[in-house]
Amino acid sequence: MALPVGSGSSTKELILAVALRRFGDHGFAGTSLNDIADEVGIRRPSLLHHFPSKEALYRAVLFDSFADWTGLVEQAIEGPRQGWPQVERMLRAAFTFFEDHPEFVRLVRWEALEGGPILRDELSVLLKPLFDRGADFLEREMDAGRLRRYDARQLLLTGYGAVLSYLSDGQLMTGLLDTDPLSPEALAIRREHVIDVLRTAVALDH
Amino acid sequence: MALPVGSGSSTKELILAVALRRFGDHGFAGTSLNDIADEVGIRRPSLLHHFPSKEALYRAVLFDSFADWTGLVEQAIEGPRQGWPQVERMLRAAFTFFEDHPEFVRLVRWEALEGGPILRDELSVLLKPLFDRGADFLEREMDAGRLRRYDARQLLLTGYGAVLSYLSDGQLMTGLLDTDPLSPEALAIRREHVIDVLRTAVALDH
DNA sequence: ATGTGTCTACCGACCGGTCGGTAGTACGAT
DNA sequence: ATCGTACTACCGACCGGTCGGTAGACACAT
Repeated sequence: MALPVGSGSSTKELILAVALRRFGDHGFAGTSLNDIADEVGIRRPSLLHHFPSKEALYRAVLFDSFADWTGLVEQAIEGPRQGWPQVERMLRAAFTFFEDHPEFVRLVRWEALEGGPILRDELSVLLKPLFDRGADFLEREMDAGRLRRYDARQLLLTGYGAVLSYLSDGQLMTGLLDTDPLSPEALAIRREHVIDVLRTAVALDH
Repeated sequence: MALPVGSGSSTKELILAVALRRFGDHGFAGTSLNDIADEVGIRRPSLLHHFPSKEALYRAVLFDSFADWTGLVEQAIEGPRQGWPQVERMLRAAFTFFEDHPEFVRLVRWEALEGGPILRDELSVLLKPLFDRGADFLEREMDAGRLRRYDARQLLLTGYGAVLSYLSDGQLMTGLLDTDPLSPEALAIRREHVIDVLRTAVALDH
């Protein structure tokens, strides 16, 4: 075949890509299968041939996205462990991922708001080890006197919450800030600001 | 005329109270007029007698909530202006309001996610003066050498984003933390943590 | 006091439209 | 011939909103 097998252009993968964006933009309830099917270029029953139901499609989108996310964080966790530089490396990797995948951030926000049982009961199980590992690392660094002492879990939530908010509330910020809050430049400024604040807050020698 | 005007239990006010909670729980699209009407104890047409449309009801809910919010912030802004204590006073007032009105926080989150034109085009106009005033105050304090220098607007977004996230993503956090993240105790811990981090980050003498 | 008109608050019934999902069919490639 | 993929046609449920109508409170002229 002339078509590259791993091209990612199969109908199923196209559906997943379109669904990710639509679910991210309008949430589960706000996205209709017709919307997705139309954009893919097929009819709704054809879409339901690839995924048995709307919820099955949604779950596939959610789990795929989380696999990408946890994979990247796992990778960033590797390497020599060392005080603030290690923290900053993890933060920067996570933030960059968020910036590259804003539809993922919005998807998580929708899920959190709807109180979706999928994320709460299943995905949080996948997320918890990462969360605990991050908290354990921070606690060890604090014990070793390399970081100012805080509640490690609270500190993790603070950092991620700050950037997640910015990315999911971007359209709202447009009215408050003068520049486009979702432009690459604005996102970089945002990322560096949060890192700067956190660095200052956890530093012991300034 | 014969109706007890200030009774607070009129049907219209009851509708607004129920609608605030339903819209906060399930968003605009996820809330049906039947849901609201049933809980109020009337039929949908009767509800539409008090508000001409679903959107009109939603706007009323949104504007009422924002009036409460801006009123409280305006009030907290008053008083002698003085470095960090003044900042903390504003933060504490805002956070306490959020804790007392979690449905308001969730309403704003929904609106931000849906990219609602109401909040973006109209409410942000009401919000911007407060936002600018807060940023101006922070900048003056930084100029006077009473606070560490940051981008004032970014700093404002960071603080509010941290608490807003926590309150709107509470159900998600249940799987990550061991305790109920929305209990009064957990919220107080959260509030004090954010204030603590911000205080440390902006302090110049530690 | 009695009828008359007007107002508010509410109701059941119904409308056009959209939703997710199903059944049966057509068609090209293997 | 079979299988995978797509289609048209259809279903019941639900949506926001409109319609005509009813019950009761009130003001007022007689």
